Amino acid sequence: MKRDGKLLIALHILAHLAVAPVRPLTSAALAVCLCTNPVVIRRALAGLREAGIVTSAKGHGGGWTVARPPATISLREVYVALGERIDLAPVRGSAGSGCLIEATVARALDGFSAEAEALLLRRLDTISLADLAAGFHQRLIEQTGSSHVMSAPAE
Amino acid sequence: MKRDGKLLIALHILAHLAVAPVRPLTSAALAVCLCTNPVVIRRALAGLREAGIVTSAKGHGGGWTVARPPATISLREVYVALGERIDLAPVRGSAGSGCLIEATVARALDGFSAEAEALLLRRLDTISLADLAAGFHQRLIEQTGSSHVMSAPAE
DNA sequence: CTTTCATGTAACTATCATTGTTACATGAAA
DNA sequence: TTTCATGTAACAATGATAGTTACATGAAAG
Repeated sequence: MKRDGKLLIALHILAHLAVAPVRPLTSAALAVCLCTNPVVIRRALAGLREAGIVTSAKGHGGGWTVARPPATISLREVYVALGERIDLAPVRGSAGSGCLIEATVARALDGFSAEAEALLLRRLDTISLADLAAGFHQRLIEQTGSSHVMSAPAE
Repeated sequence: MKRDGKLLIALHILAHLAVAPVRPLTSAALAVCLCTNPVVIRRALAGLREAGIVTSAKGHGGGWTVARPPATISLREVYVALGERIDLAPVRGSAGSGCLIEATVARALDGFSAEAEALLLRRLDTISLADLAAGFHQRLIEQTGSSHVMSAPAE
């Protein structure tokens, strides 16, 4: 089961950086880990660098490092930095159909999307990059009282 | 702002069907409403027909009708019938990278996705097609105590 | 029974986003 | 000065979705 998604890729890289030795990891080395291309790594990390989550250095001994202690970086921060969204009714063009029914449905779906995303953000906020690198099961059990994240929370 | 998404399209169609007169609506007529093609309409409704949400009839006077009273059809049912998913770490191939870190991250993201989707399903369950067709603001106010669905719920 | 209407479906094209690749410029350390 | 590694642009490859055309199927109207 090969997997995808910007967030998965970014967190995968960050987890490698978090457990890495002092030396920075190069895009080429990370590309091997992720079975992909160095340019893909750089593209994935560009936004995270602007957000102050990772730093990069050129030349000999250069590469990528986490900009702060992994315990101070939440998954929420990464999610936001990537610009990910839950959106059940995404905007597609600037045309505007003008249909009132469509607008009504879209507004409702936007609301539900926002609610679902708010919950997601709260969950992501409880997990740090350090938790992720450590396996983070303890943290999950603390938070939800269950090792199964699948269980629906009491809202 | 032209909008997209299977769920939006399906609900838009269903709302038109819910407010339609007794006569079935043809794919061609619906295509005009949605600024699209009759075949797109048929494709969008095929899954809903199998799920028993709409029925179709051929020939003269044929077209699409809701299979049950709109008040008995929840948005959740539509969402499920369409096979929509919130998935932060979708499966892409059968290769399997074998990286333990990736698997750990993916499992966590799956859990969060499932939680967010569970919340979404609970919300969709409270809205019926009839609510949608009527404007459904009253129903929303009843449920959440606010006319702004954007507000984060007390979990 | 033939015509007309409308769905059902396959096949193909177009469009768009993502990914992979190549190439080259920039900057830092050896 | 050479080598390493990022930064970025440009382009091809891939995959998903949407749009289109064409034709078969079935039902009602005449």
